[in-house]
Amino acid sequence: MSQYNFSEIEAKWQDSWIENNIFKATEDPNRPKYYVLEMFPYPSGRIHMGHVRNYTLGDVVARYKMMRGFNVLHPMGWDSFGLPAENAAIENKTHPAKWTRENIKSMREQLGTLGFSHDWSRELSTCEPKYYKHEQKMFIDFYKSGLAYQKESWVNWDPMENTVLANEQVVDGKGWRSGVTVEKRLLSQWFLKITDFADELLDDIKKLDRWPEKVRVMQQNWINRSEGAKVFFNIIGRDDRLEVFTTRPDTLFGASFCAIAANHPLAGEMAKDNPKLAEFIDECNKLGTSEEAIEKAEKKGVYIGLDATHPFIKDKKLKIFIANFVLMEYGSGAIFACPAHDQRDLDFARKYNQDVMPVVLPNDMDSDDFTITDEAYTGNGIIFNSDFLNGMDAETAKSAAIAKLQDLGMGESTITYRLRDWGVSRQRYWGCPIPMIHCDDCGIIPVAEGDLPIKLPEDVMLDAPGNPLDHHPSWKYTKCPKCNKPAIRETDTFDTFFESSWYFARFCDPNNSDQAFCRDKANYWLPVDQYVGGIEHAVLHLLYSRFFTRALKKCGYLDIKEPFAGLFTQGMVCHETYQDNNNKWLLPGDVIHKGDNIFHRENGEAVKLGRSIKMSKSKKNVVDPAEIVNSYGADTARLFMLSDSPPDRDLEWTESGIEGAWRYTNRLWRLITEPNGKIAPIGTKQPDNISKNVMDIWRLTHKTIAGITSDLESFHFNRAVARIRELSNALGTIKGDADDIAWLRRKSFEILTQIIAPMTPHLSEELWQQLGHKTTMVDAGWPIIDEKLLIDDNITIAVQVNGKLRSTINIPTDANRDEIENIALNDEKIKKALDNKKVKKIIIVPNRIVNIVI
RNA sequence: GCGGAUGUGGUGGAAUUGGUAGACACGCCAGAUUUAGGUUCUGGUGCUCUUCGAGCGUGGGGGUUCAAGUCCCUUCAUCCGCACCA
Repeated sequence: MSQYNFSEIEAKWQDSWIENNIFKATEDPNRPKYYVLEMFPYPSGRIHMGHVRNYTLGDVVARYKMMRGFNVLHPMGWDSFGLPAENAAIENKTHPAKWTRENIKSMREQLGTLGFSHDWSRELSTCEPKYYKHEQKMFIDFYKSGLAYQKESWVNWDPMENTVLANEQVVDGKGWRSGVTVEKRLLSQWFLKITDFADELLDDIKKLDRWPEKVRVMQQNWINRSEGAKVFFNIIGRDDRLEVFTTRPDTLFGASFCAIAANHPLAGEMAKDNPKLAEFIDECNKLGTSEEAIEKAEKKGVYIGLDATHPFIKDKKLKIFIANFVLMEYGSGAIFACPAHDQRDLDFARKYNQDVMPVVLPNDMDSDDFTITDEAYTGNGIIFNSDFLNGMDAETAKSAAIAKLQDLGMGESTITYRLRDWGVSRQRYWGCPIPMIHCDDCGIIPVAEGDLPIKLPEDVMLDAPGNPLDHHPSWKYTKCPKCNKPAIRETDTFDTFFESSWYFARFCDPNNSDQAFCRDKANYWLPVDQYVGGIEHAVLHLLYSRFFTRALKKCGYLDIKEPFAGLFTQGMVCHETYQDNNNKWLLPGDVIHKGDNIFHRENGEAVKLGRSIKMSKSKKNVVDPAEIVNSYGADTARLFMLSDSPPDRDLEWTESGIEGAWRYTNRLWRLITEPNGKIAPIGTKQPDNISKNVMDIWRLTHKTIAGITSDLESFHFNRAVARIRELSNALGTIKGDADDIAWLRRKSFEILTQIIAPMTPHLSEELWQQLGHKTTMVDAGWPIIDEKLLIDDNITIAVQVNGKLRSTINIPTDANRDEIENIALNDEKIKKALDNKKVKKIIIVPNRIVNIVI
């Protein structure tokens, strides 16, 4: 009995694939193209199980499509700008570029051992000038077409990373990476006009029919379009007006006061000679925006000493407050409050003794019985207490109120989004320099195209606080491209999501030095047909890329709008956690399982078992892919990744699971290399006499092809593995050297080898060769189904009595009702169950079931 | 609070249009092989009752139907996302 020698065989085939350029893609108008892409990794130094799962899923799709004759593009690259490189550089006294390139080298080698079908000739790394040169050009083009602008704005400041974060990167009021509470700061920043595409990005989500519903909903909520009205309130004693956004213009007659955000310009102005106001504004700016902070914070406000007049009611005065629950970032940073129909307004009104006047009467309720106490009424109803709106339903009243506002010049209908423009400035070194120049005379001037790329300086001080490019003694000093006078470079760099917003297009033409990519090549390959990655990018990378592709289209780079036609979001790789008596986390390798108990491998002490969570260094519940590949081989690791859980759910990594996959790999190897009898030669014709048993397995073989094909098309990879095991189990039962058996082995072993190829490619190549073939699996292609074999001659169906299973009967396929009824009623078990009672009714579903009602 | 999922054996999970619940594994039990362990092979394994046989079973309750894991109503639990969005 031989053991599958994975280390030798896997290395052999990996070399062979590279030598023969199997995965190198070129444009070919005669074949349908298929672009498979996994989210490219950040080069942290080591690949982890999450990477292995991600690339295994993509690899199954890529190899399957190759075998089906598609012209497949399956590239790989490195998302290599980012903060960890700077931190590592400081820690290890090295340079970010050196650290990054070394990491890429070792990760590339690790990926090589897993046997993925990547086209390495297209490899790219975003930190190299030959990549970022093109995005500097893109940014200048965006600037020229009004898609990029600079503005002074309140930004999210991460005090740990000393940089600005985009809204999308603030999670629970904390920096997405540092975990530190984010502060508000007023800074001059570069923005991309993603809001120009808000409607388009929202509407086109409907067309992304091969995206997970969850991601589509998350993007919809993130953009959050709401229709309503702009209302202007005159401010008593001043010439300017207060602009307010509302979705409920129908409740205008219920207005009782106005409120503005703490960082609203009017608030700042009034605070100048009012210390009490200034103090309150300060307090609001310090307040966290996390869930707990919001929950605990009570509604607070301060009267700013100004009143507004009601647009519809002459002489009605509304006090203007600064309120801590009004956000500057949404609408116009100011509201009118209608306490009867908004809970926050009501809480505030009760606290500061403001009027509560109901104007929406719930249906079927009398106005005399309707009072507001502690709960605002936010439902529908009929408008009352509202002059010309009385008697209308809410929708009609909205339109009527807006029409009136428009007549009076006091407002108009408008649409507001939650989506803000994308702030791309970062005060970091290890990013792409923003190609802009500040000239005292000419203002902001883009770098001349001929001067690109603006490269990062090599000599840099990273451990001083603040922006390293700003500190550099000479880098930022330059000349104005327009007037040639001394000028200053922009010292901020791009958010790293800038690089990942177009890399999929660069992969279409990665070695082009004149342009970002050839338009024809991009048009040939794009959109990505199947994108695979984690759910964590649902509103970050995936939304930015959708925007960026539209911006590139607008600037004439390409002709598509949506970068990713199909998206699959995989689950996380999880593992149990272990803690010793001192609550120190332990590696899975540090513990031994004995029955239900767990002990420390070295000191034998009892170990506490924690729940299974995503593998992470901090909890030490990690298993190194390199170790697994060394002990079991890539195919076994891949097989286990695919077999246990559906790809979109979390995968529980277990020792017994990988062992099980390893045993199966060997069983399959032995089944084909050491069969229980002869294998007929290649091309042997189907014998005339085939025994029933052989025919059954031959049928199963074709049913398996059909099943696997549909499983692979629909990402049901765990089910595909189960089917393969079913088939190989059946093939393992046949023994003997008869002609029909030898022929079955030849045909079914070949098919089995073909259908496992996307999952365990090395094993499959080797078996194919052992079966006497000279071609690769890609050339072998996908087996063809004989549709006739999918239908059996006889089938077993259930027979129920009163809906309860009492027997099964074997009948010819497509037997008619009378025959079926006859067989069912004569079945011994059924006769017994009927007990000579009168049959009321017999339901017969051909080829399915018989139900006898008594 | 809003939005989205998910609840099936000891465990991971299978189950076209409603039509034999538990495929395929992990684990466990018994046996064979082996010097022992491991490997390998064979058989068994949803629960309950006394074997034959029967009853019960897809988070709980109710309903539609000849027939419900699947459809409808209701309720509970868990997970994820967003969150003072006017």
